[in-house]
Amino acid sequence: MRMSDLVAQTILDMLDSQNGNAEIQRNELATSLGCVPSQINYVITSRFTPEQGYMVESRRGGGGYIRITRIKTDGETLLMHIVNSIGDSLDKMSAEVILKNLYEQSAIDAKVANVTASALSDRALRTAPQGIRDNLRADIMKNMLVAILR
Amino acid sequence: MRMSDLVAQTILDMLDSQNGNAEIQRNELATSLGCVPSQINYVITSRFTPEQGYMVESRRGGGGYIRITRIKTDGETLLMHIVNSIGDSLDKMSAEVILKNLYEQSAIDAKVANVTASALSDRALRTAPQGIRDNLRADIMKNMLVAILR
DNA sequence: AGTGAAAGGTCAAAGAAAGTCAAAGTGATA
DNA sequence: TATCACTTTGACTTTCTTTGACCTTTCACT
Repeated sequence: MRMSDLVAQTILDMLDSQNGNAEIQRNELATSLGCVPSQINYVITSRFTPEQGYMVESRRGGGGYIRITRIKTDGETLLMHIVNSIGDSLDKMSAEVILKNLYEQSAIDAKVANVTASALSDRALRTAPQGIRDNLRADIMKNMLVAILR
Repeated sequence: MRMSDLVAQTILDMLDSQNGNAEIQRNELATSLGCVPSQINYVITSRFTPEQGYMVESRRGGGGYIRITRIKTDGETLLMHIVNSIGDSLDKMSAEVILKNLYEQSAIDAKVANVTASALSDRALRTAPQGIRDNLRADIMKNMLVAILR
């Protein structure tokens, strides 16, 4: 078994036994599994993405941690479906259409729709170079949608 | 639990039970929690700043004290105040502290707090060059908070 | 006023995590 | 067998916390 699979499996086991919530210490886990710490990051970024229904939060420094949360998705949620359809770039118009749709289908309420839209506006992203704005929008949108589901 | 979180929680509990007003003795609190006195200062300067809606007064010498007061205003005023206090850069921790605060003071609900936090996470902003992330965070945060107000 | 004890304040160094990135390795497959 | 995607590794960076030595202010008492 590949090391990356072992790491992923370990995290999945934790998620299963802890109701979809796993909090790990990077160095400790790496040591206990016998890999380098950055391997953990690799596994997380490649296998615990929003597309796959996970939220990841972390903190550095003393008492730091990495927390992975599995989004409760009862089968094929509309929201997850959308997260998966986004890809790595999302222009403003499409973002707005998606939000409007979600709102019309009562998947999100007006306030959340508004707040989300404002995070994706050009004004909010004005410091980002033009070239990456749509990529940013895609990432932000995916992360927010997953957080809404949580 | 981190010592700094324990200190912060202790102060928050006092604030809650004493109508937004906590008066502590630095050495006594440090001793009772088992930390060094300057830890108290660290916690106060990192989590109970004016931007976050707290006033801190203190006095040295015999009978000295540190008094922390939660500035009470209605949600709108608080929000506007915070929007205005955010400059053109905002690090992740400050963003989180601000959101936690707004939530604790019922200016925003849990879902909005979560969604906003996820829009400001490093993962959501990973495509942005390091150098501008905090600027982006400031812009996004301001736009979202204003949208909440609307 | 002068003095010493009793607070609290400051700051920088050390410690404790996690994050990044690019180079090197592996393996399936065209 | 050349290539391409996925993995592994480790040196270096960034962020947050803890600690302690030293500083300043205030008070009570001569």
